[in-house]
Amino acid sequence: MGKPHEPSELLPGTLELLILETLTAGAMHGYGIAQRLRQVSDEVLQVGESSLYPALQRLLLKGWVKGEWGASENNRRARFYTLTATGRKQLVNERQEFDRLMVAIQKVLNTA
Amino acid sequence: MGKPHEPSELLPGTLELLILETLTAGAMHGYGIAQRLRQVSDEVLQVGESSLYPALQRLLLKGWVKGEWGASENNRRARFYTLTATGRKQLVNERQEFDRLMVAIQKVLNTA
DNA sequence: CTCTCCCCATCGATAGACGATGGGAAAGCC
DNA sequence: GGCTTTCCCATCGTCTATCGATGGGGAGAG
Repeated sequence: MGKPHEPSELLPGTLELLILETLTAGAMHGYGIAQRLRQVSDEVLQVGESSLYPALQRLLLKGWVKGEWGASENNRRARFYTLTATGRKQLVNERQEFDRLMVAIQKVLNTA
Repeated sequence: MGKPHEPSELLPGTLELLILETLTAGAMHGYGIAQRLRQVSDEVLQVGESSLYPALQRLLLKGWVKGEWGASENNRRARFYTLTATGRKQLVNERQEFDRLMVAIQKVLNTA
């Protein structure tokens, strides 16, 4: 139970950003978000449910998304997540910060 | 002692890659590596010594760099780190993996 | 002598991702 | 009827990496 894990498939701290971005396409439930991330990234991003749901909880707590219970396309009970107004604002901030870091990192990688 | 920390200034897991890249410019001591990262990134990457030295230890353990004691430009005792042969090989792998993830993430950020 | 750089290093706390595991309901197959 | 697969939720325990604080020590300037 709880074995060591592989070198971290995902860049820690980026998951919330990816979720927020995904939700700009409209309301989605957790399972759907995971699927969409896999599809869009051509199977590269394999975000497990034990990473996804805690991240969604954090976003709920911060008030960046809201969740409402409903029925999925297949008539199953599901919680649909939507971006809030502050969520949209924060998404902009998060992207800027992410880009800032990426530019810095790319400078290092190219200067070498 | 050990207060909570800011949202992580650096992308966790990327530090080793940045160090390896930096060392392709030649042997360097820890302090110098930190300085160079700040300069090259235009002060964006502020890697503290408590992040840097543990990272260097890990790289030593993995045998990707070797360290040799010597004298710095200012005649101070310093440990100079150099890429090993396997270190160079691994650098290529790490970059590929990093790029793979970045491409995937960018797809998500652009598809939204 | 004191202060500021340089240069090393560790400890404790923290956050975040992961594997394993739990449940349950719908749909299809034998 | 059972059986398995797919969908959908969620938590617990473990681990890794980063960070702030803190320690020391030697060189050179004021």
